[in-house]
Formats: sequence, structure tokens, C-alpha cells
Amino acid sequence: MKYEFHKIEKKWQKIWEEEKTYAAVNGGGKPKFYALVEFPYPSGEGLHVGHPRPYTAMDIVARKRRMEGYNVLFPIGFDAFGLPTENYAIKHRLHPRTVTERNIKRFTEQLKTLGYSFDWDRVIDTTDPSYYKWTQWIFLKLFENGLAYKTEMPVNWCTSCKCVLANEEVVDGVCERCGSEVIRKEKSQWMLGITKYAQRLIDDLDGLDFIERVKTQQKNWIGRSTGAEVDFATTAGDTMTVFTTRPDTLFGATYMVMAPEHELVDRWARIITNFGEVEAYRLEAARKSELERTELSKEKTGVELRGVRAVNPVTGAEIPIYISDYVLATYGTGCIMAVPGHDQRDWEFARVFGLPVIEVVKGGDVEKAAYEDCDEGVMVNSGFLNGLPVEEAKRRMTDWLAAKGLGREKVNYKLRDWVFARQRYWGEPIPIVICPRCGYVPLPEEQLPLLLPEVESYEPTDNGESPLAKMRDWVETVCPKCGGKAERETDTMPQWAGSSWYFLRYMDPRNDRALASREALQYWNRVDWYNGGMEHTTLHLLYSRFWHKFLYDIGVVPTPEPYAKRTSHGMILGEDGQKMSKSRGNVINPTDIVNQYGADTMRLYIMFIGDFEKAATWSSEAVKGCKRFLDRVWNLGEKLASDKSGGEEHLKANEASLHRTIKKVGDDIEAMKFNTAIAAMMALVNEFYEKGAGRGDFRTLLTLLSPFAPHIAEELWELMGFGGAGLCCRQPWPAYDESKTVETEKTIAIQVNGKLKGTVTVPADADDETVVAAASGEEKVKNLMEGMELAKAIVVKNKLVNLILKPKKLDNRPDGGL
RNA sequence: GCCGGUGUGGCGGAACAGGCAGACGCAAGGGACUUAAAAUCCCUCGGUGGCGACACCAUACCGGUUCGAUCCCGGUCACCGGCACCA
Repeated sequence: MKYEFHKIEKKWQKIWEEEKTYAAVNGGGKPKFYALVEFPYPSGEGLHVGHPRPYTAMDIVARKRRMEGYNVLFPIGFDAFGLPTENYAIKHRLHPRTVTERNIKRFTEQLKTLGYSFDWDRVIDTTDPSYYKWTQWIFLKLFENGLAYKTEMPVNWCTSCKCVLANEEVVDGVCERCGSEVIRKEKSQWMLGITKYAQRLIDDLDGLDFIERVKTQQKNWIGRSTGAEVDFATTAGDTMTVFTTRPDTLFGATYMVMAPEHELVDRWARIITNFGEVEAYRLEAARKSELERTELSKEKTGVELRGVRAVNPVTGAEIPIYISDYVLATYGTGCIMAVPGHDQRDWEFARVFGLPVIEVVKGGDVEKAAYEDCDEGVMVNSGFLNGLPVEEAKRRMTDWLAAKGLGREKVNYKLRDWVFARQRYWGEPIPIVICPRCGYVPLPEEQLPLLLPEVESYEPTDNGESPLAKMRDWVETVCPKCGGKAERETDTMPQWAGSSWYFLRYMDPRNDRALASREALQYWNRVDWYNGGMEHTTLHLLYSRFWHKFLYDIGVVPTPEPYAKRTSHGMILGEDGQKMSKSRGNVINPTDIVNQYGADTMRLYIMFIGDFEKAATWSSEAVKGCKRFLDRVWNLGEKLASDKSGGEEHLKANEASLHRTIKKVGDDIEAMKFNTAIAAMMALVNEFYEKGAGRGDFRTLLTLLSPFAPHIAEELWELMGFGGAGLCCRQPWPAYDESKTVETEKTIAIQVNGKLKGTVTVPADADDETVVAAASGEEKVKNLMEGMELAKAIVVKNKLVNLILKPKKLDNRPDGGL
């Protein structure tokens, strides 16, 4: 009989579905384990070969945990709001709902052919009103707690999507999604106060089992820096407060710079004698897109504000004030003290405008470049700081400023609040009513979900308003507070909203009274192991940690952190080593591979392809190797099945390898070294072919293989008649005996003077004398020892012996020869 | 520029508390079985020299520590990822 994977895979998928083999139960005596993968965006292209890599990996982990006796929750769902669907719907004159349903159906079918052990009873869809009701509910809670607010501010505006973007969505000055130009636009926006959580988002990383690069990337993104705020008096009477990480260099501050947008510029409009010139510069800066602003960063530009000067609080000197776009309005206080001697940007600006450069830290040559080093160098030209090292000077100056009431210690973050509104249709409506008398009024909870209205056209508008704004009978409503005429908020939430809490919904997906019951939240507690892409580190992963902390603070969830462990997989590249894309024509469709070789081969290959954490290049040729391996397993199984003894004997010859393989496969799964786990099983099968195998040996192999290739494992399990009606995936994970993983004899390497000369077989754990004697007895070593004596022997137990030889002293020669 | 990471056969990749470099697989070559092909099975497979048992050179490059270095240390080069005028 041939290995008919099509028939076998369909058969077992049907059985698992009917038996609900992998359904999780909320409660019971077993310990719980929550394994999570990032739920897919159901795009029109269907499943991508990038999906099966993390999904198969976590499926293997989930299956192993079940065999180890855990009650496993391994859910899946769909993150279905979003622009591609909406754009596709517009183009084909369909409703986004229709498109979404069709895509979800297709994704579901494709995922099912891969035999994942998802709990299909818990599937969620973020666009389902019974789901987004709770997304809206969380928004109301954020609003209630002052963490959702609306403000007028410059935002990133994608010219093609006609929609604002979060800072995290702007990459290299262009839209992360469509690659179009992003410009700055002044707009009234809903914001979420993630910056209030900045410190906790850094601190709590310490207790988590996240891979290191995720932690550092999040820390860098949040970008904490400590320094001081310093107040500068001005001749206009207003105080200019700046943030600096180098208060020690205050004596070297020779001028000030403000962001062009800074409000003080407006306030001083009448005092500034060259206001026309200033306005012109401001207009020019505002017109620049993100891209231009970063690209044109070569030469510093700016305009002095004539008529106003600032006073350096330590020197008492009056110094000029400039505006320049190298100072960001959104960081710190929007203005800086410039220390051209010790900040390269200030140095460049000073050179363009011929401003004085004062050296206040000795060690560099401020004529040639700014000297920024903090570790070496002592203070000069700095009054009471002279002679101090930099770190000490920072402390002294901060204390001095605090004592005088001119400054204070300050921590700043690069992280900015989260722009939480999109001017598009296919997203969660924001449940807020704008009342001319009461302001922003939250919708009462009982009115949730606030449904998306049926709209004729989803076309984005050019004036920056959501398509919902055109739905007058939806927009016009009454104020829940005063009952007067009012309007609904017409922006929708960004795609990141639904995915910021989805893992909680899986715990209790059909609950209509809460996002999940208290018991369910308590029971599943938090995700034990979450695997996902590095590209989500500063977006989804950070956002969802923020939401979770908020939910913890208001007593909804029992833990301050949502994920105990986070790992990440590398990308699958096309056969040409390039990122897969339609335009390159190098896209691999996993369903094609399943049809040609079967799901088990697909699963095995995607895990065997290389180091899980690194990018890997797809090879259509190499897939065959995994298929051959399964063929060999199948053929061996058939042969053994014909033995009707029904016994489960083990061959003594396989004992050590078998125990070693159990250990290796188990350890490798935990370390996500799936490629070497598979290699170990391949080696074991090769050994079975050489030495033969007992039915018991094969039984163990099947249990090890079943998380990787579950269909063939079940079929052979049944064919062999193991475990009666019990499925292979219900068997306990095999145990190994450490003492049996060691061989009784070891082949060790012989080195002479550090060079490999051969090998010798000795009993395991043989002592040094035995090893040296055995090595010295080897023919080749004997020859090399001719005329030499053994100076030293280094023995590494069970591994190697190194004999250090040197020429024999001719000690019978008479001294001096006299 | 800053912060991470990675450089190993024709290819994907193993081996890292310093201890036989190249597991496992792909491709390639040879052989067996076939009328033939596919499939399967067996053998070879880092480089150079030699008929040969063998010798020498090889883990991006240069140096160091060590009995011994792909691994540790110093320097150089290349590639990948993240951040990027964050004061």
C-alpha cells in the first residue's frame, strides 16, 4: 500500500473535527497552558507561506503540551478590519462585510488543510459586532479614565490612503502600508495616553521571558532619557523651559532654538521685528513632508527671532533665539538650549550662523567638531563646575538649579501618545457623541455595540473626513446626557484596536455580558507562550501590553502583563532569496504544496527549512527530502504492521539512540530548534533501516513524530494497532532514561601535540591512565612516539586525549664532554 | 551615525561551559533493480598533492590567549534587521 496522504489527511481532519479532539475546557484538574499565535488578517490573496511557519511551530508546542497532560488553549481567529479589504470592496463595488466573510471562509479552509490543532469552537472575528462591542467598551473605559482624549495636533497624513497614521505606521517617511508620501496635517484627533504607561512598559519587561531583541527594541522605541529641565528667562518676560540630558554643559549654552511650530513664536508676534521672515520659514517647514524633512537634513536652516533674547541662568549672558526644523515640536518642551561645543547638531547650526562655540568639557577639539563624550574629560570655563568629571558635574548642576528654583530633574520618552482615529469606513465606530452643550459624551454601555451603518459608498473623502460623515441620519443623534441635538463621532478606530485584547476573548468567546467572564480570565490567567513576527514588536505587542495594563488597573484582568513568554520567527523568503511579493512573482502558496506533497510534508519542511528565528529561503527541491522521510517512515510502518505478534518489543541495539532521540526532540521543541529535532528523527529512522526496529521502537517514534506530522502518525498508529481506540496525539509524551542515553563505549579522538591523529575506542568514563595507555597503543601513535617522550597528556573525558610529545633528552651524553 | 544580529561545502544548515568541523537534508557523480523511465536501494561527495596507507590547507580577513579556537579577546571588512536631527 502506498502512502496516500490525501486520503489520510482528510480522514483524520474529519475525525478531529467531529470528536472535537482539540477543544479546550475552561477548568478541570489538569494544569492549563495557553499557546498563542498572531491571528491572521484575512487578505484577498489567501494564506501565505509565511503563515504556516509560526503556526506549525506553536501547533507542535501545543500538541506536545497536551501529550504532557496539560489542558491546552490554542485558539485562532481573524483580525478582519482594515484598509486592504475596504479598498478591494470599493474597487469591486462590494460590501467590505461580504469581502471579509469570503476571505475568512477561504482562510479557514486553508488552515484546516494543514491540520492545526486549533480550537475551532472559539474562533473570533474582530468585525463581528458581538466582538467589537467589547473593543468599544474598552474605549469607553479609557475615555472614562482620561486616557482617551481628543486634541488638535499635527498628524501624519497618508496622501494615498487619505487617512491619518500612527507614528509607528510611518516608516522612512512613507506610509508603511502603501509606500506613499506622508505629510503633516493639523487635525483634531482621538489619542490614547500610552505615554502615561511608558515607565511601566519598560520596567515590567524585566520579569518577562521575552527574547532579548524584542525587549531591547521595545526599550529603544520607548526611548527613555534622563536629564533636567532648565528655565531660561527672556527679554519678553516669558520663561523658556528646555529639556537637556547635559545640564553640565549649561555654561556652554550660547543660543536657543525652538521648533518652528512653537507657541511662543505666536505670542511674540508683535515683538519680533523680522516676523515676516519668521512666518515664511514656518510655512516652508510645515509644507515639507516627513520624507523631505529627514532627507534634507544635511544643511541646518533657521531664522533668528530678532527683538527677543534669552538669559543664560548661570552666566547671565543674553543669548539669541532661533527657530529651526532640526528641533522637534513633539519631543521634550519643543525648544532647546544649544551647546555647540558638545552637540554635533548645534555645532553644525552654529557654523552656518557664525555663533560662538565655547568649550566646557576638555578632551576634544571644538574647532573641528563637537566633543560629546561623557566618560572622560573634565569641566572647564564652567565656574563652580571647573575640574569636575562630567557625571559629577551633571549632578551638581541639577542640584544647583533645583536649589535656585531654575530647574528640576526630568525624564523624557521618545514614545508619543497613540493617534487612535482613522478616516475610513471599515473599522470600529468610536462610541462618542459630540454635543454642542456637553462636549464629548460617551455612549452609555447599554447602547453598545454601536453598529457600522450601511453606506452607499465607502470612498474616502478628500477633505479628511471619514465616509461615515456623509451618513447624515446616522451622524445626527441626541446627546445621551442632555437629550439635545448632537452628532456622532465619524472617525473609526485603527486596525490595532481589535488585536489589542483579542487573546482575552478566546478565553470566553461567546460571553455577551463581559469581554470574558471573571472565572475564565482567572483560569487562563495570561498567555503562557506567544509567538509572532518581529514587525509587531513596537506596534501590536506594545499596544496590547498597554491595554492589558490599563485593564489590570481597572480590575478587569488578573495580571499586569498579558504574555509570559514571547518568541519570534524569521521570514520565509522566495526561492530567489528576496522577500516574497506578487510583483516579483516569487510567492509560494502553501495550499499548492499541500496538494502536491501533503500537509505533513509541508509542516515538516517549513520547520526543517532552517533556524526558526532567522530568515530562510524557500526551496521547492528541498521539500522532497521531507516527503522521502515520511515515505520511509510509512514503508517501515507497513513492514512492522505485517508482524501480527502484536508485541511492543524494543531492540537492544536501538536503546541508546532511542533514548537520546526522545531527549533531543523534547529539548529542541522547547528551544524552538525544530530543524534539529527533525534531523534527529531522520537519523533515528536511518538507524532503524540499518539495524532493524521493534514495534515498540516504532511506537515511540510515532509519538515523537505526531506533533510534527500528526496525520501520518495517527494513520500508522491505527494501522499498527497500538493503544486500541486511543489516538496517537492522546498518548503521553515519551520519557527517557538519562542513564540509557549514554553508550557503554566511546570513540574518542587522539591528538598529538594538538593535531588530530586518529581515534580509539575506550569504555565510557574510562580514567585518564586507561585512555592514555589505549592511545599510546595505537600503531600510528607508536610511530610518532619514536625518539620522543610524553611531556604531558590532556584527557577530556569521553571526548579526546591530547598527547604532548617532546624530543627525548640524550641523558647518557657526558656533561660538557670533557 | 547609534543599537542589535549574522558571516561555516555547490546549496539549506549542524556542532558553540573551547575538545573528532560539515550532523540532517538538497543538488551532483557512480552502481544495483528495470525493455526503459520514475520510484526505491547501495556507494562517493570541503580543497590541494599522492597509485597509496597519508600529508598539508580550510568555519569572512588580520593578530592574540591556549596543549587545543567556528566558539574567548583585540582590530578590519561585508551583509541583514531596528532606530535615526529624540537635545
